[in-house]
Amino acid sequence: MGAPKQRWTADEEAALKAGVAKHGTGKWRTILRDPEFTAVLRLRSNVDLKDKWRNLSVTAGGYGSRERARMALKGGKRGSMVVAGPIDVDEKIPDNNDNIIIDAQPLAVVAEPMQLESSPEKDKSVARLDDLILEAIKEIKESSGSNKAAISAYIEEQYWPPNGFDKLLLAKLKAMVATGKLIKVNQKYRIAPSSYSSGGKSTKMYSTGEMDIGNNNVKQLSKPQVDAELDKMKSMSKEEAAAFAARAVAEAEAAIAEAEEAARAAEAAEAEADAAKAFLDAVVFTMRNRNPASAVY
DNA sequence: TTAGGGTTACAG
DNA sequence: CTGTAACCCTAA
Repeated sequence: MGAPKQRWTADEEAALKAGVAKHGTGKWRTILRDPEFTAVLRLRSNVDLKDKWRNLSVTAGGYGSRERARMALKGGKRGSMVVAGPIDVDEKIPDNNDNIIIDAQPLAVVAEPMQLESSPEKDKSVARLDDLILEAIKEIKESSGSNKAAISAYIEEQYWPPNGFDKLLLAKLKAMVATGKLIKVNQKYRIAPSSYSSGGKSTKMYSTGEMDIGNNNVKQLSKPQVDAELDKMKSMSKEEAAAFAARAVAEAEAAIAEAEEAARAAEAAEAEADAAKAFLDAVVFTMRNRNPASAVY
């Protein structure tokens, strides 16, 4: 691989990527000015950020304009050079048990359907987190419903609970009650009659080896910010994915809480919440079974 | 200030 | 020598 002049540290890369995720591609001056990243990137210029991002994009398989130029220059012709691999990033680790390492691939998979502009589908069954809650309630099998603590405990058993998951869960529960997916009786939540056939097909969300979230289409997004985030995910490696995911959890949590607070009166904020929620779902699934302690960076 | 072409430094 | 990553230059 490459040769170092003033090689970028992992911190710098992470900061750059987080910055791009935050402010969008380009906006390097903004990223550099961000008090969150200016500490790490203090020694880098906006041009450095741009160049680094270009290099990352090229190596990540996402064809930058750079590689095209280079290929054209060389007249690149090789028997089995680069196949048009959509995303590569990482390859699966054949660990049969759950690996500690974050796999960026599923996130990228989720990203694909999102970027399709021409997708008039109004997939209303958006959140897998919703399904998670429904599943929890179903599994607990309390006749009168389950309270938040029980639901939370169930989920925490099998999934990695992000920071402030309680707050998120509470917001989610409230939203589901508001939308009629759940019925709240006193302190307990019950599945609404029209929601799920409480017994039918099992929601097979947690497969141990390979995640099959690929066939779960997530709602399409429109915000360029999210677009940038997803774009960034493609060129992310494990450690960076972990760092970004931890950050994303906090962001998504805030966005969801805020949006759903407003959703009680207005429905306009729902789209905003869906974007963050879908993204968070991917993160949660990816970081499932991860130790909370080591998850925060 | 940014995007892109071009150049230099280094690893294999 | 070739490929790659950091660095440099310039147009828009």
